[in-house]
Amino acid sequence: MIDRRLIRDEPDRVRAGLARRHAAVDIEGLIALDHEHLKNLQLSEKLKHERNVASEEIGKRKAQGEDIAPLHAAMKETSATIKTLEARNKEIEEQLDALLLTVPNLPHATTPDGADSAANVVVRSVGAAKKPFDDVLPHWEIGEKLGILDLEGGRRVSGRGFIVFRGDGALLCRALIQLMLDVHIAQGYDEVAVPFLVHRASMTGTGQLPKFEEDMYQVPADELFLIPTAEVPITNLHRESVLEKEKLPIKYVGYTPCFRREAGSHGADTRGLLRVHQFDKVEMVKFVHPDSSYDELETLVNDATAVIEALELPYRVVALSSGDLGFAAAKCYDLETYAPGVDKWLEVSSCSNFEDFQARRAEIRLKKSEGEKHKFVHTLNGSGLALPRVVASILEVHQTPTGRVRIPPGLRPYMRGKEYLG
RNA sequence: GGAGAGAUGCCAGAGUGGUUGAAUGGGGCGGUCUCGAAAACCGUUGAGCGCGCAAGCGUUCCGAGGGUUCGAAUCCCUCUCUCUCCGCCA
Repeated sequence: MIDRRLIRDEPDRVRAGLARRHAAVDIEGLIALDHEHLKNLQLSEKLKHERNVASEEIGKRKAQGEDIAPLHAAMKETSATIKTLEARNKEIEEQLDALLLTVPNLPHATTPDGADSAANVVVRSVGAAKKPFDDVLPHWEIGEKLGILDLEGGRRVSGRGFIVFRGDGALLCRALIQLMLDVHIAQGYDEVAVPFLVHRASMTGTGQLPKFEEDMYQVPADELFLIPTAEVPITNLHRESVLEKEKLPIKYVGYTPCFRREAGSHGADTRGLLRVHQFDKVEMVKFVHPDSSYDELETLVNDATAVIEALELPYRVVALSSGDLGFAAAKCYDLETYAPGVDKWLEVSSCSNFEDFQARRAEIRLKKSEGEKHKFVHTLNGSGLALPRVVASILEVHQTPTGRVRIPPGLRPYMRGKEYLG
């Protein structure tokens, strides 16, 4: 949520930021509502003051046995006026909140300008996007050939977009999770194991709701949502609380499955592992002081790429343009690994600085000392990493002409020392 | 699913219509004492919003939302959450 004060005090900045995002938001309506609300508030506070003074007077006179009827009558009227004003302001607040929750974050100054992903900027590339040999099979073919990937099984059990790993494939997933957790724990993150179902307040806190309800799997009987990312439960760990700045940065890493309906993306990447409804992911979440959040974003990216490097995959770091930015992010880097079988860069991680956007929604405050103006911590998160696309990259990058897949040495300790899959 | 209890400041815990933003204790912070520390003693210590350059002033907040009243932490209604016991269950 962006700051209501910012809309009031610097409307031009808000307009410019939203324009950069190409977001259609009724900012003028917001300003008008805020204005009316403020006017009513000031009037009702003035009346309340009168009432408080009179009430105290009534108390005193009553104690002395004086006649208080005239004052009673006057105050009755005042109270009625206050009630009317407050009722109207409550209406306004509801509208204001509903509107405000649908306003995306403003892009940071360093976020490149652009309407969509075409304007994204590759800031760093490591390793070459080339085929290890001619006729590299796409991951689904080599995976099924090796008996480690069972797409038909996933369809039979749950339908399109669900996958089954077998044997070394299942082991590979487990190994990747372990490797990622170990790497990030060594980088100073505290491991957490969190719920996979969360309530509406948590979903609203991180920004998935109210705008993206149709993207979520729901459990209506209990009003719970399956998490689309561990970002939701981990960030909400500190919902409605005050963090002391001496304790920052707080760094968490956690493994969870992620559930996404992918409504609206039917037809895209339908084959193999590139877009599925349920996948495993290791996620890093940081709560940091506002002064250092952009430095923390850079180290977050490095923490994530350390895993890619351990897996010996070519990758690039892409700064998302203002139009491609996620709803809650002010700045975001995508990490993409190359997959020669499908000849694509696969988004395996998204590292974002949300500044105080999530913290304001989730009320994750910063305990401030005298004279400090920051009220909220900054939150960041980054995948480290999302599994299926990493598996796809591994199956294609480390494929050999003889139809085998080499296990990168960094992963072997987690796979009983094996050198090849299958 | 059934029965009961509870929700007050950083924590514990008083408070049942009129200077109660809230007793008391603990904790934190500052000080006295001390070579230093502990103990003891003294002082201090919530947040949101509005107005203001500031000092400050006003207003709201005792789980949430409504109601009664000139006036509510205190009375009434609804909801949520937590805990305990029983049942069921991995």
